[in-house]
Amino acid sequence: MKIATFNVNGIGRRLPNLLKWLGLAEPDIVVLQELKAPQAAFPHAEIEAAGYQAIWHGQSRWNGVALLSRVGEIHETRRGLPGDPDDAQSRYIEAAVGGVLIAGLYLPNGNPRPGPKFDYKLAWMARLDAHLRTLVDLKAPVVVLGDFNVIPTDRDVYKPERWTKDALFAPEARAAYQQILDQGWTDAIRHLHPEATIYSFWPYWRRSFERNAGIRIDHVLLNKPAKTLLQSAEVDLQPRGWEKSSDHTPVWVELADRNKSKPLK
DNA sequence: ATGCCTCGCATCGCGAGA
Repeated sequence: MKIATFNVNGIGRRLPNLLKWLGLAEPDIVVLQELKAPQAAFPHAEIEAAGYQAIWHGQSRWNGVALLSRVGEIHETRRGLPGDPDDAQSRYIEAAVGGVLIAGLYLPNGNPRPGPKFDYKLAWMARLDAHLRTLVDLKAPVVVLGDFNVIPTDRDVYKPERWTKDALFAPEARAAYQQILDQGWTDAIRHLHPEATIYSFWPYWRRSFERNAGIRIDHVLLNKPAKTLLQSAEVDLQPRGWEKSSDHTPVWVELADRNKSKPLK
């Protein structure tokens, strides 16, 4: 089963690229971030025509997350992260699909730092930490993926020295991310490619993609049952080179089917 | 030290992203 994350930076603007990519990559389950569209503006018919069921949590102008499946029913378990009933930002969606629990997230950016946005980022990460603690030890495979807006290490950024004051590379954010990993989650990309230079985001300006001046902030985390099924984990560079590209590109993992005699679908 | 480029929403710039 191929499970992917893609920050599309505007579902309206990105729909042709998304549909093209779905056709080429044929992911079974996809989480999307930064829909930048209100709930009613999600292109449900086009997604369905491409062969995918979908659930989504929209928000006008900013944020917004979705979950797509072509391998059967989406059983939604949660939308919105627990721990703050006043938090109106659409950043988290969770569902059971094909025997796997999928958590799709769009973690706050947190710039400028210091400031209220950075405080919100750290508070959101604390809530995520608390919630993921309730998921990590499930017997079923759990995959937590999305735009984490955290550069984990020096290896995950083109010029570490240029990011020292940025919320994405802040010691507090990196420590909070590491604390989540320490619950027992595996960063799938780093597990299979421990030394490689791998990025998932390149700024639009200064030809940064052509120079590979990027950062790795889109992550796929696996609990132990999911890790035992892990076959591959890759960044799909192709969509970043297309016209009208998002500034992010998809990241995906391939998990073995647990029951080979009875393929999913 | 700052802006670069692009988005949605709305005008003829702004707030936000990372």
